[in-house]
Amino acid sequence: MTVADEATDAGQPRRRSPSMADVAREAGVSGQTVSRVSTGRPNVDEDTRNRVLAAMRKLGYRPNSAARALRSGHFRNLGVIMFTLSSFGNMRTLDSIAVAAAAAGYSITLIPVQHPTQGEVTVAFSRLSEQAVDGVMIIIEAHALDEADIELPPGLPVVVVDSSARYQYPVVDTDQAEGARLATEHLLDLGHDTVWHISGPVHSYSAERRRESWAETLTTHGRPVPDVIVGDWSSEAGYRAGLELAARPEVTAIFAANDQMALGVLRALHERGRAVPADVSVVGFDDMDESKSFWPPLTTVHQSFEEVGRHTVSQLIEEIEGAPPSSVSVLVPTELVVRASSGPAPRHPTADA
Amino acid sequence: MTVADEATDAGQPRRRSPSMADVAREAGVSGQTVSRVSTGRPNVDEDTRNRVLAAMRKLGYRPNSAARALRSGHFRNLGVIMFTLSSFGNMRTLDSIAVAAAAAGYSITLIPVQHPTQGEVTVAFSRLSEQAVDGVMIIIEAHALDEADIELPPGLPVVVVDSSARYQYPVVDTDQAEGARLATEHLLDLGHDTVWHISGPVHSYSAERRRESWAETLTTHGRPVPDVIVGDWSSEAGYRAGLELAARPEVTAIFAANDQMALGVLRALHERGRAVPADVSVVGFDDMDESKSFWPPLTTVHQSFEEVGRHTVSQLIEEIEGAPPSSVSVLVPTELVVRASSGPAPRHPTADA
DNA sequence: TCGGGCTATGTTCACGTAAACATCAGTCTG
DNA sequence: CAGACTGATGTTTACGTGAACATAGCCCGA
Repeated sequence: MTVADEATDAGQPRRRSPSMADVAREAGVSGQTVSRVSTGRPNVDEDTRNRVLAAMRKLGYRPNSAARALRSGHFRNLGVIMFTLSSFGNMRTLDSIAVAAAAAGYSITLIPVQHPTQGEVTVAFSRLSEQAVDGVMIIIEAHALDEADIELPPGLPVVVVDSSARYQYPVVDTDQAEGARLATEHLLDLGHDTVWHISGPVHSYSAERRRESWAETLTTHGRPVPDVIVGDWSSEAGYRAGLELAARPEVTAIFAANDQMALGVLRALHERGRAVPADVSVVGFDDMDESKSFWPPLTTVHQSFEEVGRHTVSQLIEEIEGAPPSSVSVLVPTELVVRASSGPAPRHPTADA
Repeated sequence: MTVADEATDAGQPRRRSPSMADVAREAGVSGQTVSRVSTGRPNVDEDTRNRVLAAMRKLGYRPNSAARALRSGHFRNLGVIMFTLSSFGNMRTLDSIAVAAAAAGYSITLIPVQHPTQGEVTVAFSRLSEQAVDGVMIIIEAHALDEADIELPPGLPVVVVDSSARYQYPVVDTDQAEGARLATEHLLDLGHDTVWHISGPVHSYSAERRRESWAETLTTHGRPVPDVIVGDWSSEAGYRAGLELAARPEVTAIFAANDQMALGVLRALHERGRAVPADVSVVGFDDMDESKSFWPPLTTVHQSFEEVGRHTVSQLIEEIEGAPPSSVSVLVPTELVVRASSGPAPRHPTADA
């Protein structure tokens, strides 16, 4: 009844999927003409093209991508090496990468690395060697890998996302420093004497840059730089840090290096009965969807993962399709989103009245 | 200085990456022997194997996956068609799929579909046709697609995740009904007269099953079934629903269909001054990492995305590697995680004293 | 009217791999 | 000690495609 049935009524059950030759026979043309139609090349008569298309539909022809790749030397496929897919930012970035790649006619192959140890990374890269990719994006935050000899197959275009600029490859990243400065200055503008910081893990380059920029901003404004509390991006770590800070009455402003830790801080402050923002102001970083529904809604630094993904893909494809390997790095701007978790500094701590 | 340099000192700059033939020449064996070493086949002398391996290293040989796929007919690559990558559950599932696939020696190709409209889906599937995949996983929640003629290339193994069982393919899913029952009964056990429900969007099959199971549980226990408030999984929707419910004093127990909506509910209850859990108990679904840091920490239904991903991959690979296409569906159990957002029903609403 | 150039189409071939088959030297068994 | 078997290796070939080249019909201007 279906078209497929008609195709198989020839007798012998055809197991293999139809090839160009089958279509050519069906349409009464040469294989080359089928190829031309299939790849959308010009110089094919309108009639012939239609006849070929009809034959393709009838036989259910679909081009064999392996043969095509073997012949043409490229796969229209991009690899993504990523650590901890389960992080909010990485996922959003991956999403926009996938969409941008699809729009450009490329597909995405995921190469997960569970632990950013040298061994695992090497394995991932060697697996990559057998992968059918035209280029690779590396989403990596551990700068422990800087010193490691990340040895990618020579000639394979690479773009690094959100990481150290110390690589030999082009880098696309959010402007971490700007974001941290915006957050810190926002709190200073509200009259707080200084700002406490809960940072991401030590091995994270993003965390490092947010921390440095926070400290620098305080120094620029002539404020004391409190000791950093080091977290690991998780809300649990934020909670622990929050408990610590809640116990100290001089703390009136906290800048958490991401929203999840900010969430933990909020919980700790609630538990200890310190009002937000009346007693303590909290600012996060990321602007994840949920932040606006935190209690109270979180003031945070919005970063556009979409734009990072878009830039990454376009940069990579540009390089793949012949542009000279530009070492230009893209820095995506951030934006402060003020909500209810930050407010004027309380009167008392100034304590000079 | 490096090995690569030695390989190119022959004179002519070799642009193409080395093939089996190059390795064979270097090692003084036939191409077939190189192939045997490369694919780990037996019947190769230890000496010969080492010689070939050395030649491979020296030349920097890496097998051409396109040629390999063309010859062998399979790609060791699985496609994942997914809608809204940006959803918490989908991402976690994808993560575990990627890890499980990597462990089995398969890679993952992402085929994103931005909007689950028929048109977009058709496009995704036709793009898939040109994709080099041995099988496909579909992570889909819109059962609007049930009626649509999802026409996948015939003979391509498929496993559907987290969706309607009305498909002709094997399905792996969380036991949504059990989870909703656990949540509802937990609240009833705490003495609440009934449980209000904020569901996911109407087109979502998961949402539908949670809603049905919630209603059924209430009925089984002889409780009235309140009107459902329909959300869209977002914390914003939860907030709006929460405002609505906070205004009604008879509401003492709320079961939100996911944690994000539960977060919005908590915010609304805080804003309206209804204490959690003293006045109102809230239970979510998903057990995302942040739930434990909500204020108060959220009682929720834990679902194991990891296990869903693992089962999906193993089921698919089984089918690819020759097992008869089993229509067996896997149902992954859930678990109630009791935290601080649920507690005994307040005295007054019983109002019969 | 003729040839140059253009368009539509066909023919040949190579891409790199692995399956199928062929060969050859040992090794074991009766 | 012959014949059968085993293990190591080589030879041939086809997988499906698209580039390069070849051919043939046609239009146009001199």
